[in-house]
Amino acid sequence: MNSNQLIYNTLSRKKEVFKPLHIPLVGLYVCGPTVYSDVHLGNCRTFISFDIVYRYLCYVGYKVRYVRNITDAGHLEGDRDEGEDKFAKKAKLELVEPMEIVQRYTLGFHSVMSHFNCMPPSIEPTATGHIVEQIEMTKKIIENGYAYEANGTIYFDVEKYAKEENYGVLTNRELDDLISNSRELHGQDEKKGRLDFALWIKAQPDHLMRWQSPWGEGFPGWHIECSAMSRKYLGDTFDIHGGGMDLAATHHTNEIAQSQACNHNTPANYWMHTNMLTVNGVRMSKSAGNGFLPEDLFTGNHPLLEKGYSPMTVRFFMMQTHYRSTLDFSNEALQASEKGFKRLMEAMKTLEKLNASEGKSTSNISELKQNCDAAMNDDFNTPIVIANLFEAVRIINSVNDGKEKISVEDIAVLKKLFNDYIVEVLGLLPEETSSAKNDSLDTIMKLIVDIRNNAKQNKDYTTSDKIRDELLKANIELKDSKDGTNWNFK
RNA sequence: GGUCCUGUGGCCGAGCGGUUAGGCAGAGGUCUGCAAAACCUUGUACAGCGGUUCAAAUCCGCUCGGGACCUCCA
Repeated sequence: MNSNQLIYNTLSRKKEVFKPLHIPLVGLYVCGPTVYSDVHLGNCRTFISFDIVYRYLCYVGYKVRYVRNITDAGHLEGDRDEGEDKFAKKAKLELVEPMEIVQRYTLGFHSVMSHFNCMPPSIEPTATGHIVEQIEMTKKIIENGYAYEANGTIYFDVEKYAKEENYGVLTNRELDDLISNSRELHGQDEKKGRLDFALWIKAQPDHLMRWQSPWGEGFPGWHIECSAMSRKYLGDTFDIHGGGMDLAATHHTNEIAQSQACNHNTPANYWMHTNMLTVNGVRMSKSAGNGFLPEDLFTGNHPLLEKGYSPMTVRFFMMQTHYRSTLDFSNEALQASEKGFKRLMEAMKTLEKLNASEGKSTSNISELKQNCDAAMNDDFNTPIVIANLFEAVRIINSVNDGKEKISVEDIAVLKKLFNDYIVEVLGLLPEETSSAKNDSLDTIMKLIVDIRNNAKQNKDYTTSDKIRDELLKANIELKDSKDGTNWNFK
């Protein structure tokens, strides 16, 4: 375990030394998806980013409890209290039960996460499974005087709270600015203040998802679930709370207010926010409609995509950018990553059969591992890690070409480096495009390669080239080397 | 309008006071029957204008671009 981990904290807007509350335990909460439609890539980027955080903290020896919720209740469609519940709306549209929608998209979400090789969180609580906790928290906030009831709906009193605490801590905003920038209250509005938000919402007669509460039948408000669930599983104050940047201004700001109002302490010490994903410079979002689905990306079945890219290529692509920078999707960039990733994985295979030489290595191998550690300690700088891995690739290939030397010990160091960083920390797996590669196919290919090599020896290049060209049409690539001919799927 | 982020070579993308980022593409070379792959060499980039400093892509100011949040979204 190291004590020089730096994490950029949105609260202070700078990198801070990470000091967990209860070493070696670490509590990590990440806002999960709302499961009323397919996850899109932006969501994936956030979850992949935190997958790295989780993996790395585990790698250095912390015992991490990673909680990521599933939002399957609440969330009004519009900003008006009489808006429809997202699940109910979609359900009516498709004539199915709300929980059927929830189930379908939860399964889809899990499937995508596993394609991207994201580790499942330690706990994945659902909002509907924690109605009691949300009601309890709401009650406590009312008791403490920071919320009021209006016609069966409970509102959080932001202006009262702001007199005692800094409501805009996360995004560094003044209350007056926030107020003047918010919408004016409508005449019939029940809210006292413009910034007040609902903790509990009274269900209209036709509302499908509803629960009994001290204030009548209703459903939880927009932000309370994360406060209630993080508190339940990680405690009143825990280490890291993460999510997409778009959540900071509203969702996380309100979470902090709720927790303060309930427990009188800040919920999390470190707030981490991942940046947005853009397509041709524009933010990919559900409402903008410019988001292709992970599935589209894998198949290439989308007007914006020239071809499909494998999940691991996409994961690698995302890691070449720091999580706090925006990441722009383009075919060019994706194709560059595809080639780079392939080269990295080829080197990993080469490493397995690399021959050690007498004496010392010609390159400094142990330095690479130190560089990778330092990069990850510096706010999870995966691009730097990858740059160092490519230095290792260069060395491996040079040794393989007989242009550099490597000791037995250093081969072991490199193998460990690759396993630790590529597989464990970055979560990159060799893609078995060659999963189709099986024994009988291997035998067939060996035969074909033998025939071609015979032809080559007889200088019958017409035949040998024909074999190579035709195989290439079938996406099988032959490469001649000193040690014989290798083949792989393109 | 308010709060904040950002502008790096053909493209993507690190760095954020002095030292080679890296990937992809390009050029030259080695290898090869030819390819492919691999390796070696190579490009002398930091929006513009000022300022601070022995030293600035990196700090400060201004100008001009981009973007996010302030409304559901990761």
